[in-house]
Amino acid sequence: MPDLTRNAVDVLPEGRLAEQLAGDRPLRVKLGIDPTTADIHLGHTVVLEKLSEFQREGHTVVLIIGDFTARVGDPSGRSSSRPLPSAEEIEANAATYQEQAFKLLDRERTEVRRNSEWLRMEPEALLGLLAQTTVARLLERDDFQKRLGAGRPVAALELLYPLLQGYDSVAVEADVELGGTDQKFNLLFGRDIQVAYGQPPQSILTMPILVGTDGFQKMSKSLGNYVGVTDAPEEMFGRLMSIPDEAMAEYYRLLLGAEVPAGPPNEAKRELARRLVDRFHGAGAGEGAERHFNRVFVQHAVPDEIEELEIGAYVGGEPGLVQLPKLIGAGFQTSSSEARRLIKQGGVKLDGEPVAADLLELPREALVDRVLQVGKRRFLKLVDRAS
RNA sequence: GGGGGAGUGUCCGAGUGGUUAAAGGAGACGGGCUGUAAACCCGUUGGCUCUGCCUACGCAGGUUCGAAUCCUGCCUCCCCCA
Repeated sequence: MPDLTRNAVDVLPEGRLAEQLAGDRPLRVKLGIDPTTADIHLGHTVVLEKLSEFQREGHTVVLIIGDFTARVGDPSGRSSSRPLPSAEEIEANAATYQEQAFKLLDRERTEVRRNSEWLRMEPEALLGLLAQTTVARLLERDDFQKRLGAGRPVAALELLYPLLQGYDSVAVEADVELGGTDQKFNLLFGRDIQVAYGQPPQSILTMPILVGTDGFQKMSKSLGNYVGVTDAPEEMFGRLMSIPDEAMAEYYRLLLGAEVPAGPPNEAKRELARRLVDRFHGAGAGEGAERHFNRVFVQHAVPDEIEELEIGAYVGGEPGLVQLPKLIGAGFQTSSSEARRLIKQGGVKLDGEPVAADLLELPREALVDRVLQVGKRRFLKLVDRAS
């Protein structure tokens, strides 16, 4: 039997999980994810992967989509309150989260619940929940202490978060709850809440937080250093190749459960990227993404498939002349001032040839069927159906 | 309820009447180097019909030849006391 605590940071209380696993009953293993951003990223998958290990051992996974708690805001690891997503955003995200989670979990052995089911409770019931703890206990967590010490705000709503998450455990009768190390307080808090509601307390298991593609900050959507599980294969491959070598060991260990293979780092990183792309896009996808990568980044050539841009609409002032800044601005979602700068800096190419620094317009014949490139990795095929 | 403080560009953060589209840093972007790495070096970083024009320092007014900087009101936030 595989070691379910592999890679885990905390498994508490000491020895409890082993006892539970020794029992004859499948465990109910809980994970809550708040749908605060559009996509699940690789950082989330570290815990999801661990969940799937429990699943493979025959345990039941209870995946909680925190559509209610997303409106409260998890203070874990936060140095400031952040604006909460709107109800619409949460709903949209919630709808796609479980699909994304099923890229890793076995649908058959997963119970998906939304916590608005039970957290939309009567005021009476809420008071009952609030009665289970003290302000001192809620404030003792490190992130609050830091904020209070620094004179930063702590929203009253955030204070309630652990109570609500703990109540989730009551609602689903969790035996074990997983989370990142930043969740330790919330997870432990859930134990007390369960006891208060007459349930045996869950044990908790925390997993390391995956570092982002920048190699030093935690992976997070808002920091832009993430790899989303729904990212296109080429995008995913490219982002994975951009991680610093030093981060590779962690990626291998936490995402693949493996050691970095011996050999050149470049090959090891390619291997990592291929395997992860395969995981989320199906076998063979990694190789395809790698071919694209070689073409664009190694050979500095044009990729096989490029989106097309209709240039007819950008023919400006003088007949037949296309305003390049406008064209670039529209094609690459940038302002035309920005586009001018890019041209000036030699960052714009046509069929691989840099556009002269002072060239701002070209006849349309000089553009049709050519490839417009900005920087190293953004391409558009120019077409003109109108002519 | 009383007192004090703060709101500046993507973020952090200087700037207290005049070459201030606003120091500095981070991030991002472009170029170089490279294993598309990372680190490092150089450059750019409000918008536009771009040798000029427009918009910008919480919001709305006002004073002034001239305001992010002064005044008034409003909004938001933080701290301390009660």
